[in-house]
Amino acid sequence: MAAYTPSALKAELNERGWRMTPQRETMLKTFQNLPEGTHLSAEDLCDQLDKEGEPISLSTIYRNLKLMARMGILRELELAEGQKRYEINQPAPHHHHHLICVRCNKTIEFKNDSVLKVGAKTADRSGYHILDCQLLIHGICPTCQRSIVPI
Amino acid sequence: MAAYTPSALKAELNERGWRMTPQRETMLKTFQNLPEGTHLSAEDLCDQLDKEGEPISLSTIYRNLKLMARMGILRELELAEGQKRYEINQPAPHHHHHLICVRCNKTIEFKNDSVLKVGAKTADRSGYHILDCQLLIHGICPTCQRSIVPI
DNA sequence: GCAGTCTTCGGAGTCATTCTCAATAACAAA
DNA sequence: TTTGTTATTGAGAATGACTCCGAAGACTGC
Repeated sequence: MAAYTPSALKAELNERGWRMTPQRETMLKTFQNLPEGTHLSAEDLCDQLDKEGEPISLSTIYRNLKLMARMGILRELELAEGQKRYEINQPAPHHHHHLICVRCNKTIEFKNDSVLKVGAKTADRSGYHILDCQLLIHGICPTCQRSIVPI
Repeated sequence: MAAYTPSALKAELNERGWRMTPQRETMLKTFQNLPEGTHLSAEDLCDQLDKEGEPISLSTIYRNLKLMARMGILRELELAEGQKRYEINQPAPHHHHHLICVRCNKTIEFKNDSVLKVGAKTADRSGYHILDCQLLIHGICPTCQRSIVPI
C-alpha cells in the first residue's frame, strides 16, 4: 500500500519481466489525479481518456486494471451491482472504507486506523503479504428507510 | 443480523406485502444447514438442490438470493473472480471476515469483534440500518509468494 | 539490425445474471 | 371454504461486463 510514481511502477514491472508502456503510465496518472471519492469503472475510464484525447482500447484497460489491482496499486471495489470500480490504493492518512446502501447505492467513505491495524496483524499472522484492507458495511440509508419503495 | 426461522422470515416477508414460498423456505434451510466456511454460488445451490430432489429453477434462485441478501439474511461475497457466493449472515459469535489471496484465491476466515463494533458505530453515526459488516483483506499467501508464477 | 518477447488493439466469444411472460399458487377478505 | 387479487415461479431468451484471439507494433539484449 505505497504511493506509486511512474518510475517506481516501471521498476516493479521490470523486476518481474514486464514492461512500462505509455498506456500504463496514462492510467496511473489518471487515477492519481482523480478527486478523492471518485471510483471509475473500466468503461468510465475509457470514456474519460477518449475525451482527454488519449484513447486506450477497452481490452487494454481491463487487462491493466486487473494487473494494477493485483500489484496493490489500485483497489477493486464492488460498490454498486453490475460492474467493478477502481480507485488508487493510498496509504494510511488517505486510506478509507465504505458504507453502502443496498437499495440506492449511496456510498459514504470513512477512515479508521484501528481497522487497518487489525488487517495488518491478521495478514501477518497468516504470512500473507497484504495488498488491500477494506471494511465493507452494507445497510439501508436514512432516506431509503423512510421510503415506501420495497427492497 | 439475526438468526432466522421460517416463520420469522414469513412474518417479515408478509409485513412488506411479499409471500413465503416453499422455494424460499428450502433455500433458507439449505443455507442454515451448511457447514461453517461453505460459500455457495447460485449454480452450486441449484446443483445441490437438484441432487437432494428439491429442484428450484435457476432464475428463482437468483431472484431469492438477491432478495435475502438485501434483507440481511444472506451475505453476498466476492471471494473469487467471476461469480458471487453466498453464506448465511450470522450474529456475533459466528460472524467472521475474509483474508483472500489474489493469486490462488485461498481464503482464510477470521473473527474480530472490534471490527464489528467499528462497523456498528459507523453505520449508526450516519443513520444507516446495518445489514452486514465484512472486513475484506486482499494479499498474497505464503505459497504464492514463493512461487515463480507471475501475478 | 535482428531475434525474441511483451503489449496493444478491435472484434468475436463467453458466461453469470437479468428479463419476459404465461402459468401457478399465496394471501386476504368475504 | 371459496374466490379474487397479485406476488411468484419456471424456462428460455436477452443482456452486458469481461475475456480471449490473432495480427501488428514496440522494447530489450545481443
